[in-house]
Amino acid sequence: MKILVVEDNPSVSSMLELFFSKEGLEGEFAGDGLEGYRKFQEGEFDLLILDWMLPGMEGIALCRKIRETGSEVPIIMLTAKDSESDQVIGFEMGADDYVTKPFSPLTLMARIKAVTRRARKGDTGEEGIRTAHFHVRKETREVVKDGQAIDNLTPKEFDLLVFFLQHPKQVFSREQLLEQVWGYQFYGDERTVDVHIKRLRKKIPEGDQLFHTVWGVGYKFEELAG
Amino acid sequence: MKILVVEDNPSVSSMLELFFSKEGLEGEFAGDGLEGYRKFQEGEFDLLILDWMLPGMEGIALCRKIRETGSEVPIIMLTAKDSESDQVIGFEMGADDYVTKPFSPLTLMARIKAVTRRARKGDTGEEGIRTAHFHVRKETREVVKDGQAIDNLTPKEFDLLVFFLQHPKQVFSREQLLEQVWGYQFYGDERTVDVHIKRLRKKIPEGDQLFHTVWGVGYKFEELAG
DNA sequence: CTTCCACTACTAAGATTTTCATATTCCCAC
DNA sequence: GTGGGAATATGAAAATCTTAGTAGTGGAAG
Repeated sequence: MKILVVEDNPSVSSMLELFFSKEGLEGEFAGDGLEGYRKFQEGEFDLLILDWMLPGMEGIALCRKIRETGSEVPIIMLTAKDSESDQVIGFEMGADDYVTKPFSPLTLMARIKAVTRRARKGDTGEEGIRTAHFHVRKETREVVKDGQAIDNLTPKEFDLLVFFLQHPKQVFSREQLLEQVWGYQFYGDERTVDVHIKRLRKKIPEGDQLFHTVWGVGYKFEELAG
Repeated sequence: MKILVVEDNPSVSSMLELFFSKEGLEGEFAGDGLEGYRKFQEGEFDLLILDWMLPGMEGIALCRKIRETGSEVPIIMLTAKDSESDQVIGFEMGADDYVTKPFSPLTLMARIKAVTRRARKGDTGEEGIRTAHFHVRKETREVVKDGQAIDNLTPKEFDLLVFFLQHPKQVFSREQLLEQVWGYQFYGDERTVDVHIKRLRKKIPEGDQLFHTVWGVGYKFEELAG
């Protein structure tokens, strides 16, 4: 599970970092709102943890901004305040839950589980990813292209495809793809990406016309109208 | 839907009142345990929300008392505590779910939906679970597949089967299954799931075609037409 | 005491991912 | 155009990871 933490207090961040590694969670950290927003746009996260007060952009504003993009990613706010009026504001801005500082790792873990479980269950009524040609349900890991099921994708292939479907027309370097799809702790050969792209091109009908090589840069996914 | 809230903190009550009216739910409020019990006896509710600690009668005692009347109304406990031992006590007293304060309306709504959905299934579930091939009565723990009784399932096997029957086609990781079927507080070996899957595959005719391994992810249950 | 069940440990088999060597394509300067 | 250099495509072996299956332990129930 990939978590983005936007928090300017380094001691809180490092504590979370330690905690995540113990729990087997993958954490990405940003020190201010602008950086946080940028990282949010670039990566795909299962959960956001935002500090209420941040330099650059208030956490609460960042939260609203993220919701305005249509994202339904679970958001937990960290706050020193405990007044209910603040919480109401927070909820209206789209936060899913609150943790007041100082907090214990166990408390946070319980919230993380609660919030992500709700998201997983699809209580938000998520139907899956739909594009011109594709229909993907993450929960069942089903891929359908033009009415035809593609059921022989391996885990990495599936993840890579989903990432591209969710970021169409955008060019990604191999490094970025390794970061986003493989995870931050990948230190292998960048050619690995090439191989997976090749497999997707082969396994998906007309794959050559979907996965475009951007010479000298990386790859992009684009469905052509024709 | 009619909900009885027993909560002594007025600000929480008023927030819930506001929330209910927005969601189109009907709320009845009691400020202490005795009043709560009286209202419970007088009215007919689809759901009870009880604060853990109450003047007059502890929420936990109220919960037990209500269960002693034979009522199976869904109960959600509100608690500031977050320790697992408390939750265990709560579940033993008959609570259906927990929400720790402070909580978000969204979280609460998710729980309300989950709990009442469960209750509905249980209430109308005189017939049990029916699928293309299965017919399961939870109360008697009977399993019939294609007219043939399967009566040698162990408790865990039965639970696991029921869970899958209720979540067809969905892929679950071992971690998720342990959480959902075994319970929140399981920290054992994930391979345990494999063994139970294997047993179900063996004990249930054509089990191999029902329990699908999703490589690198987990398992899913799917009844295939072909 | 015996039986049954849940869980763990271990091994072999199998699938996937990565690496690597080689072929091919592409860009750019000439 | 053409050739050189760099980047990408491809195929296949190697390394890694995942699962199935079996057997056995311990504890609970009868």
